[in-house]
Amino acid sequence: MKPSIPKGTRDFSPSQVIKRNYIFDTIRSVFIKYGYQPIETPAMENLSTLTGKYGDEGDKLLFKVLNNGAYLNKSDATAFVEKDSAKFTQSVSKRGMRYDLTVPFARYVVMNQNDISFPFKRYQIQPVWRADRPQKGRYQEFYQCDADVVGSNSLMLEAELAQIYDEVFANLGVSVTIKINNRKILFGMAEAAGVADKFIDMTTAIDKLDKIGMEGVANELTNRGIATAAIEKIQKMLSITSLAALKPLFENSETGLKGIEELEAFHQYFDTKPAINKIEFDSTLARGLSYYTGCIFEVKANDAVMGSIGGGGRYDDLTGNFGLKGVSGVGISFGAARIFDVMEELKLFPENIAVQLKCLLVAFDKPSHEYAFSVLNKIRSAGISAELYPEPAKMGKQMKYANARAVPFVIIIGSDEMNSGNLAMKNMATGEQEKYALLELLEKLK
RNA sequence: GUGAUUGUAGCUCAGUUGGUUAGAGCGCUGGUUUGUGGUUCCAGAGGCCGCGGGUUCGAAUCCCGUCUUUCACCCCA
Repeated sequence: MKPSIPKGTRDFSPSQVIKRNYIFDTIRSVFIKYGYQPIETPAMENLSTLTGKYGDEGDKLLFKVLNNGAYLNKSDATAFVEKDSAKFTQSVSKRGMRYDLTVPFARYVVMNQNDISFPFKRYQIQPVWRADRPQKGRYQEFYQCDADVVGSNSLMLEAELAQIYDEVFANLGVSVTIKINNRKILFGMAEAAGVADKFIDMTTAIDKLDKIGMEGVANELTNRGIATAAIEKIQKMLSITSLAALKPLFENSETGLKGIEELEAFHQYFDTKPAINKIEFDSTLARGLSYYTGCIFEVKANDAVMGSIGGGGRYDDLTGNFGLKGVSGVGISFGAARIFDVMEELKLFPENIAVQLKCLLVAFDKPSHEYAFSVLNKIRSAGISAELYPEPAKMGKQMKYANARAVPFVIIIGSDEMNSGNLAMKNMATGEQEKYALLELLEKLK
């Protein structure tokens, strides 16, 4: 049998895991600095928790887990005969793989509401699964890094989360544009154009603007049954890039004005500290996930062709689904796999993160190999990462191994070194080799 | 879910109109070298040509199916 892994999944080699951890560590340290606390939730959730939260398209992309035991005894025979997959699946699967981290978080908050003091700020770095067709930057298994706050309406939190985006990408060296909009502004546009009833159709159409252009959006809107006059109004509003210019158009839309107010409040907080990356208002930013209600964010890399590498926003009533009303939340997410791909493409990973092993010991024969092991223990006791080639093999072979491991120093031990106590240390980058007593050698390695 | 695309050695890829024993580079193993790698030279191992079926005297090559890869759409990180 030829080994293989499921489509859309990947193995990670040591160097890849090291790079990925570098991304995680950078994100995590910023999360912690801003006061967010870690939680973890199971890979599987009950399907009742997941279904209906991501729209019809999202439900199709949920991985379902087959029930255990004699699950066919309780299966829906009628649905099977009628080839009604959705209904039949319900009768043989109660659990599904987590699709994102936000819905499990909402579930967690509701289940633990008595133990949580609000506002509750949490971060979570775990894999999620989607039964999507893989393509560029799209996998069936990938990590998300989320930070969310529940239990406060303050726009300060939106500003803080935008600062987190700015700081993380600055630390990673990725130049990005943080786009911000507000769902209420989009609704205001729909109202101003007189198509409030087609709000969802309108947003999904204009979300594609940068892909299909203004004309494409117009076509899309026509296809979705929006009148030409309304389309012209929408187009006009989409070309506006400043909040002040948008305001007069929202005279008759209370919601639209509220959206502008919120973004103004956001800026009052955010503008107190100069941002490293560009942050811009983008009235065409819509975002798919249906639960967003207020500010929405999206992050795009400036120097690479890639979908969004982060997104988030305010959701007023996510926990309402689970019976806890009136708790507002806001959160952001980093797409670690895509950030990885962008950083790889732009060669932004620091050179030295891969070097973890400081020195390799090599020995010539059995006595010196045994002696070398005692030296190894002393080096490790000094807190230095070290390794001894497991047998006294030929020099060339051991040196080749040292090369493959990209180890900076090799310590060579034979009968001379054993008798004199002076150990030969070779700098693999320069090729220089000198002899040191053990204590001296430890100093050199620190 | 729709439409394309890909699969040959561990890796990157050649392989002509269907023709007898399927190749290269890199890597790997051994030697050149009984105490020195990243640059020599020599030798060797390693392939159900993704899988299943069909056409044919004969299939890596043509046809069908299936899985997989990559890409676009839908949707999204």
